[in-house]
This record gives sequence, C-alpha cells and structure tokens, in this order.
Amino acid sequence: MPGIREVKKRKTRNAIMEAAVRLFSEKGFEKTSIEQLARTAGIGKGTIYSYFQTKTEIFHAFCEDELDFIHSELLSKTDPEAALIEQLMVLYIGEFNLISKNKEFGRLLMQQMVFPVEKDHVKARAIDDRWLTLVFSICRRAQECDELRRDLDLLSIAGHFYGLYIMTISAWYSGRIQTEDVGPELRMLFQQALEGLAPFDSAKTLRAVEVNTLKKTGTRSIKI
Amino acid sequence: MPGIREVKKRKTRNAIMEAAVRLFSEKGFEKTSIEQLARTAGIGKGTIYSYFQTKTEIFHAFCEDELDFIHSELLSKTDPEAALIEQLMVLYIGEFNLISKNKEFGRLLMQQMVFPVEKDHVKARAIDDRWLTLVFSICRRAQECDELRRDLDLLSIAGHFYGLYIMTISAWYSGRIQTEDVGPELRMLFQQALEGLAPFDSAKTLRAVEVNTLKKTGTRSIKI
DNA sequence: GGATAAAATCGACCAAGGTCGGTTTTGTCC
DNA sequence: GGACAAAACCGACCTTGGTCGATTTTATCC
Repeated sequence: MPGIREVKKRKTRNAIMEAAVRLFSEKGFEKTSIEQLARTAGIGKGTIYSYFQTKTEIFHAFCEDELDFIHSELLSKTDPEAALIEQLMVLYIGEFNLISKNKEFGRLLMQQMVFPVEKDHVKARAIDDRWLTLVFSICRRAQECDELRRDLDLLSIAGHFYGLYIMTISAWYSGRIQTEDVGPELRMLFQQALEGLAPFDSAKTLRAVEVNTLKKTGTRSIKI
Repeated sequence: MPGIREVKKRKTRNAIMEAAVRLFSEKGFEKTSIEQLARTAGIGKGTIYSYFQTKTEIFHAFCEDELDFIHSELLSKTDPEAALIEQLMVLYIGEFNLISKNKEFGRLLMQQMVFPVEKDHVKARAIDDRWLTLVFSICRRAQECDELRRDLDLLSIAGHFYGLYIMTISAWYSGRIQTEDVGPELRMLFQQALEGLAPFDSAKTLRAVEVNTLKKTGTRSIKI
C-alpha cells in the first residue's frame, strides 16, 4: 500500500496538472506564470520544479492528456472499411481541429513536437510514436487492400502523410491558406502523393479513370 | 542625400547586426543576452528595441542574411541540366548543412519559419517565398522536361518536397535518423513522391525499369 | 517516543527579455 | 545662432522562468 508520501505526491502532481489545464485553457500557455500556477495549485513556486523541470515540460504533460483524449476519440471515429484517404482525413483533421481551436496553444505544440529541444526529444518521440502506431495500423490495412504499395515500409509511407500534414499546418500558420481550406488542401495533397508527382504516360489514363471512380463512388480506389 | 540622422541610424543598425552575427555564431542565440548584444554594438540596451521589437526579430534579420548567402551559393551550385531530384538534393542538403552546423540555431530557425507567431508570419513568409521561387524555377523546368506532371500546380509540387524536407528534419531533431542518413533518406522520399505511394499494377514494371535506368545512368529519368 | 536520515516544500534570489520616462542629439524655422 | 519639435538614445525598473539553501514533513531504527 502507498505511504503518506506517495499519496501526497500524487495529489500535488494532480493539483499542478489541474491548475495547468484550467489556466492554460483559460489564458494560454505564455500568459500563465509559474507563480500563478503554483498559487492556483496551492503550493510554492519552487515545488513545481521538483515535479517538472521546465515550464515546457508541464506543457508536454498537458499535451499528452489532450492528445490521449483526441486519439482515443479519433480511433473510435475511423471506419476501418473506409478508403485510406478518408481514414487519414479523419485523423489529421481531427488533430487540426484541436489545434485550430486554440491557435497559440497549437503553435507551441507543433513547435515542440516537430522540432523538440534535445532535452525534450525523448518525450516528444513517445507522443509521436503513439500517433505513428495509429497511422501504421491504417496504412498496413491499406497495403493489404492494395491501396498502398507493399514495397515501401510503413515508416516511409507514414512519413509522406505526416510531412504533408506538417507542411499544410505550416502554410496555415503562415497565413497562406485559410482555416476552411486546410481540409480540401490536405485531401488533394494526399491524393497527389498516392498518384505520384511524375507523369506516367500510358498509365496516366488508367489512373485518371480510377481517380474519377473514387471521387464519384467514394469507395476504395485502386483495385484490381 | 542622407542626413546625419539617417547615416547614424544605418550605422547603428549595422553595428547591431554585426554584433548579432558574431555573438550568435560564437555562443548561439539563447546564450547571447540583449545586454551583451548592446554592449558589443556599443549602444544602450533600450536602443536595440527601437530597431527590433523582440529578440526573435533580430534572429530573423540574422537568418535572412544567412539564407541570402546560402541561397545565392546554392543557386550557383545547381546544374539546370541535372535531373530534378539531383537539383532538389543540392538545395535541401545545402540548407540542411547550414542547420546541422549549428543544431540549436537551426532548431530555432525551423521553429520560427515553419510555425511562426502571428507577429512574425509576414516576415517568415517573405523569407519562405524567396526559397519557393528557387524551387519553382527548378520544378517548372522539370515539368517542361516531363519529369513532373503538368496538371499539378507548382505550389502543390513544391509543397510535397518541402513537406518531406521538414518531416526529415523533424525526424533528425527527434533523434529518429542520424546526420549522415538525412541525405539518403530524403532522396528516397523524393523518389517515392515522384513514383507515388499507390500501386499501379501493370504500369509498375515499366516504372521500375525507368527507376533502374535513372540509378545506373544518373541522367534524367522519365522520358518519352 | 526520541534521534536521525531522506524526501518534499518553500520563497528569497538571480538572470534576462522587455518597458518607460527622462535625456541627448538632430533638423528646422526665425 | 537661438528656440523648439522630433527622433534617437539610455539605463533603471518590471516581470517571469528558473535556482538554491534553509526549513518542514515523513519514514526508519533503536
């Protein structure tokens, strides 16, 4: 059984996290000072630093909670029978919704996740890996259905989609594309990634037909 | 003709930038304090803030200089006769070399360029656009040589390559891939982006031949 | 229960980014 | 050249993230 020490420790950590969720959601990450956070949690400022090494680390814990929630929610939303691109869109647009809901929070999240500092990169990878697992399972299934080439490893494939996602989000943050265009834009890019950027001459007509079929019927695309 | 005021203003700004280049290169961005910067430039701390609004903004100006240099250097290095993928590699690996030379500096650069704060996003786009222009000219040429589909707009195409680049850099910062693997990895991803992620049945064998040809001869790939 | 070691907590303190009101320099008009 | 307005400049000051040694609380051993 846990001693008084353990219980208290758990309780204090929870208090910090609860304060963080409230204050970060209320006033954003940067506008929330450690002092406030400590006061809200009912502890001293220094104590926070025996639970988290940096303010950023608190943010990470906060993100982990948020992403846990969104991931489990998205998982239940995806239909494993749907076309690959549809499943990907559910995932990525789901995450984008989280980000666009609080732009500043999302920016911090992306900055830290995509380009983590040395100190945080293990943590960032852990979060990332859970996301990858999700994408992997979808892509593996798509490979089995012949929607994806089998000669590419899953990491590469996931990389392509992830790269397009990051790039699109980047374009959004740079003001290049509007919020309502993120979805369509991403879908188009995914489609192009599947088709390939190089021309393929005779195969072109064939593929064009397939793409049209996909668009009209909404069912799985390339099939023998 | 410029009055004393203008001249002095120019001189002061230059002094700041020179100090920034020296100190940032010497000890990195974060380890350089505004105070030091001011002292080195031979001015007061407050004065800096009448030239730049934030420390980050000084960093941006610094980046612009660095990127200007690297861009012009890269432009002279690319061979317009070489295969698309080779030209892209020169560009992206060139930029990666700049980044990997000072990892922390590069991280800041990427964070600010890819996910800029509202305040900076105009500046970030300006820098970005110059880069895009470079990629555009290469891709346009590739379209004319039938290395790239003509039915895709240049922005989309550049987006694909840029996304893969960001993603690879991200993987590097997360410790997923080593410095020496960045080049090969990126090349592979570019190749896959050209080929497409979806299987294409009969066309597959044809393309495989073309790819092999490319690898062996090193010349332009798909051609009628 | 008293002594002692270890863990947890605290807030004064430090460093650094950024602000602000006062001061100096420059340009202009008479 | 003197008076005055505007721009440029400065550094004391404020805020806040993070540190550190002192203090309190908890666990253990006799």
